[in-house]
Amino acid sequence: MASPATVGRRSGVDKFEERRRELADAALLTLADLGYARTSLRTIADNTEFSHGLLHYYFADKTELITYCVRRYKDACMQRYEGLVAVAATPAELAVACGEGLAATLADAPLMHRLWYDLRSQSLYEEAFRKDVAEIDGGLQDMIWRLVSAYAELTGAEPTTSPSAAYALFDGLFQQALLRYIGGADTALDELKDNCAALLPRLFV
Amino acid sequence: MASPATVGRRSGVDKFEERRRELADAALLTLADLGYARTSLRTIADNTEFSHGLLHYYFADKTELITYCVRRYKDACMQRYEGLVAVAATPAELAVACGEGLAATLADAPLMHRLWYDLRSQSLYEEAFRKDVAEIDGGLQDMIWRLVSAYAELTGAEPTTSPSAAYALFDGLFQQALLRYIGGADTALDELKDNCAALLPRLFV
DNA sequence: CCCTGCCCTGGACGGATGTCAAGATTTTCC
DNA sequence: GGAAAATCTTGACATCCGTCCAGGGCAGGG
Repeated sequence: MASPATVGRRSGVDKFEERRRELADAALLTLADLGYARTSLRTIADNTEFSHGLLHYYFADKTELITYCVRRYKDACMQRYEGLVAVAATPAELAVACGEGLAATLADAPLMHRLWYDLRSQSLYEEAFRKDVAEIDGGLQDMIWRLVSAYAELTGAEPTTSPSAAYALFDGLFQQALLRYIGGADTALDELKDNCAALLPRLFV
Repeated sequence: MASPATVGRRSGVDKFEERRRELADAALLTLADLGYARTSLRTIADNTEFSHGLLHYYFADKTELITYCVRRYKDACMQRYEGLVAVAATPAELAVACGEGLAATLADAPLMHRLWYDLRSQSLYEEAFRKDVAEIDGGLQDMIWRLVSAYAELTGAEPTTSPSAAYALFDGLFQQALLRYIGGADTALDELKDNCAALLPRLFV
């Protein structure tokens, strides 16, 4: 008999998927708290009202659970960033709004971003994560590129950078800010704002 | 009786330290192979000619071993980067040399750099690692800033970026290149070269 | 009413892990 | 050469891990 987690559901697919999401959300909270290396299935279950055995009813193994979590994180991530490019009248306004948006994103959920960088590192060791991580990275790159494109439209100039390079630069700033923010440096957010606002025009020289 | 690993050695301090370094180097190889989350003390010992018990003779616990490894990694790291700013006659030459230097560093030991980003992520969860990681980060920042300063000297212009922001930008490029390089993208190195060469002048506008 | 799926619990398993201690082996020193 | 100290091995410990499984409620339909 195949495990229920591996076979397609005949009926009540929605209920099944719903509980998977519920469990994955709890898993994400635990992961964000402890990090990938310190999170066990039992600890995850302790953060729910269910027992640890249930996790194997909804997920074939630990890898499938984590992978599902990563995908779920991605959905939430993309949704949040969708409205990041606020309406801005001038290039300078957009540059400031960009820095403030990223800083707000960081301050809003630093532990989730910490988890993201953890999982992205893990994907370099665990091949199973690589595909989903690459997808998220691609989505973030698109998000940044929409920002750059909006800036280009306001200035009338063409960006002199590839989308991937632009993303890498912003990501570098963001990750450093996260490192300092979690380390307790209270100037991290302001520095991130300034650095982002300063970076945007540089992509056009 | 206190554990030998916790008390100062009366004699043969050099021998003691020498073996610590030897064990730490073996541990670094294992860590680079498997990543922090999958590396156990027994696995480390298996990569040496010694038994697993010996690790607790030279290190109080796992955290002290990893911390020592991080410090040791730092030393090797700094030493390698010392000569990165090669002699260059023109700004353009330096920009190209910068990209080639970083690309060569990546290609030379990709697994070590993967480990670095893994450990830096872990430091966000394990407070014990934070100090050493911050020190390494500072050293890398200095290395990048020496590069920027050399470029400034050649052009006669003043950089318009803080040292930390410059480091964050280069680090973003480097990390993305590593991600792609390990993912199997054979264009990663060339893109890194180009992106670095393009970034350097941008720090002066 | 019982029967058949579905949902969930709780315990058990084999194995791995960090840590420790007791003893064997080697080195050092008088 | 022999005592003492340093070094190293071996085995054990408690604990935790992922996984699996036997079974208990609990629904709905015959």
